[in-house]
Amino acid sequence: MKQKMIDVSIHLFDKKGFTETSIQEIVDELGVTKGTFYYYFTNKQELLTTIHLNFIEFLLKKQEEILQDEAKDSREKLRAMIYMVLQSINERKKSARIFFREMRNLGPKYLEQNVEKRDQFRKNLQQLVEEGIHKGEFQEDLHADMVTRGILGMTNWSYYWYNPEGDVSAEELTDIYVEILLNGINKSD
Amino acid sequence: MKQKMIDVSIHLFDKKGFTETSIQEIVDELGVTKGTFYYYFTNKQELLTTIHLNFIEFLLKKQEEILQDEAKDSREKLRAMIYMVLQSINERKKSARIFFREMRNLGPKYLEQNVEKRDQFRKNLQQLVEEGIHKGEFQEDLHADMVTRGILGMTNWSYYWYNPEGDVSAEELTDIYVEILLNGINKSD
Amino acid sequence: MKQKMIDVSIHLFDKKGFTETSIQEIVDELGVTKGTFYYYFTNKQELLTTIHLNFIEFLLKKQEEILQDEAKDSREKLRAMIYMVLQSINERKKSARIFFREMRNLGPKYLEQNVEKRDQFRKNLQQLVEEGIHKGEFQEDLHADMVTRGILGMTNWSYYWYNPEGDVSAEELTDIYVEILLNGINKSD
Amino acid sequence: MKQKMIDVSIHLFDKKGFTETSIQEIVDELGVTKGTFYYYFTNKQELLTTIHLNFIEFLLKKQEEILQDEAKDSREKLRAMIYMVLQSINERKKSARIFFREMRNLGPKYLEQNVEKRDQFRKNLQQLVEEGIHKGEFQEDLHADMVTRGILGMTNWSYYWYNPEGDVSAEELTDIYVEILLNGINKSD
DNA sequence: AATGAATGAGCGTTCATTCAT
DNA sequence: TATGAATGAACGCTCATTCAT
Repeated sequence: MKQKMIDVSIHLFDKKGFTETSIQEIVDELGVTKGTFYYYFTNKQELLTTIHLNFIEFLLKKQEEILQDEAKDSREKLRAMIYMVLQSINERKKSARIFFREMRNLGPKYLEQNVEKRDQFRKNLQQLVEEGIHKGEFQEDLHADMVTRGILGMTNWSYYWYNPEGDVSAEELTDIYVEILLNGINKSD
Repeated sequence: MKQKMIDVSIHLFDKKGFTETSIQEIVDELGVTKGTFYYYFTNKQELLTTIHLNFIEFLLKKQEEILQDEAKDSREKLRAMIYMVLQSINERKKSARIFFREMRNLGPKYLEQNVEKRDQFRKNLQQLVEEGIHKGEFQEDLHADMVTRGILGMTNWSYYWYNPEGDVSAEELTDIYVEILLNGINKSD
Repeated sequence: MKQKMIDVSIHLFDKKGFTETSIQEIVDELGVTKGTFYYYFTNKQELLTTIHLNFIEFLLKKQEEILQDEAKDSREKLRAMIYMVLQSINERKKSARIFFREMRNLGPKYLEQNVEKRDQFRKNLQQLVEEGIHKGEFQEDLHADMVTRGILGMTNWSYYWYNPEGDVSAEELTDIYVEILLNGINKSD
Repeated sequence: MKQKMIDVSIHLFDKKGFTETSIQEIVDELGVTKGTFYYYFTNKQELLTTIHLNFIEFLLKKQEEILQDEAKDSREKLRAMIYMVLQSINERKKSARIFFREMRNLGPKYLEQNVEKRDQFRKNLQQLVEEGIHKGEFQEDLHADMVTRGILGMTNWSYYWYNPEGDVSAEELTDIYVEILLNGINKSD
């Protein structure tokens, strides 16, 4: 029942927003009463926190796997990571949208925990960029921090518009983004 | 008074969120009563819509100016546009954040109007990319739509994190992003 | 409307208890809605506080009048004060009962304010007892503090049981209590 | 387990009030679940009733012992009774406070039973007063009912303020109250 | 141009109680 | 003996909105 509640909440929070979704609506969807909700969660924020943590921890785990793959060089790791983010945002689209939109409603205590993990994710990517620079795979004079922000902007923003049922698959989008990031769009003269 | 109301609303909607800000709080800030609010706006959504339209129309106007500058080639126009977006998001940070976050609360009628202008903005950028391709400034085989999405992701995402008081100025960030977009981060062999 | 709300609340809080009385019940009695209640009071506790302060301030004012009456000696002042308390508890029986019973529900901030005034009332009485001792009207070796507590116990307790429609009027009860306090019930040998 | 429940309830009802204490809090304190509570009590009111009856029956038993002590005259019995009440209120302070404060929440059925015993206690004291009058120990013209009320006010009120850790022991307070009641505070001329 | 009083619907939350196991 | 899941009714409170003045 707890998992069911999480599932329908993800659906509703995505569709209507956290504040705009009432607990009544959540329990109605499951044919139970509000009391039942409070048997499983201490309050509405705890539910949101659960959704947030599930998502960021999933991302961090996937990221870890890529970083520890010794068979890949930095470029391949970057590609893998971009693909992973696009893929994850897409597979768990609703969670992703909640993750990016509903941070304010977490409440100070949970927020801190959450921000820490977000930062961890970004810093892991940044470290990969720096590694690539050191190893001579990427240009030397890059501003690793800003490059990382740029990459994350590109990929994260996909939560806003990307529809994998459209013309472009996640793989193709990965190719396009990786190509831009590595080689740019300039016509070399 | 109407403008004052818009101004404090921008401040509050940014700080607390649209739904989380009550009309009481808005009018308290101005030392008037709720009735006064309803003298100037038919409802809360109309106020939000006003804020949204102000922002997107400002962006569209700026964009227009760049597009019509015949002295610039496509690369220069792209640079100008990236700079303009970063700059605008930064100068009107609060409006920008409301613009990106509080779309859901516009209500179907206003939403449509708004989406149209957003799309217009994106399509204008896409047209610029396509122009660059045709003119041989950008590579031929680019997926203009996805490239545009990538550029917007990079730039728009800055509303999420960018702090111009930090190490990197808007000009520098523009340089970094333009460099990535045009030439990539790859170390050319 | 605010005064009306206070009035029916006094009635209901006395009859059912503070916690046991809902705001719905209060407003139903007046044919208005809950919103109206919150137009006049910031919360339920504020209403209770108002009732408490009204009562204790009324008592303090009456007490002051007696203390400043220079025509009376200590015995007469004591009699006057006992009569005043019995009279007040009786006239404002409902407020009195709320005052004695519903202290716990005041909330820390309001409680402090309230306790201060209660203490003031008691200390004023104690001072009268001490004065009587100094002036040779009361016995020398009295424990003024405990005597004061005893007097207040006698009189305040009347909120618990006294019914002026019964055999004994407030004046008669005053006589009885004063007689006990001054001369005791002992049969002098 | 049942007795444990009564004990923690006395503690909590005293600290927070009957209505303000939830059954959840009671069972949490014991590490059991709410179901367990309902195995031992049919409802919350029954628990309160148990506490009330325990206390008043304890008082009645003590009172009985005093009344049947043929070695004491009326004055001595009165002293013994005052001491017993002060002592009992003090030793069982929490129960006493619940007893005096939480009568309203007993529910009509239990209330009646309770009031009967309270009345019995008062009438027993009144009878003692009357006896003292008949035997010539107390003055003839006393209003026995009101005198009894006064005595009970003095002693019962101690639940409200008396702290035996302070300057005055229960024995001393008894002496003070008995002295007032028997001989008054007047300076005999 | 602005106020002040009031509404009405809804919300998050609490809690005594039930009952199958 | 005790648990764990669930109910259902109520509660304090908020808030966008209305409207006579």
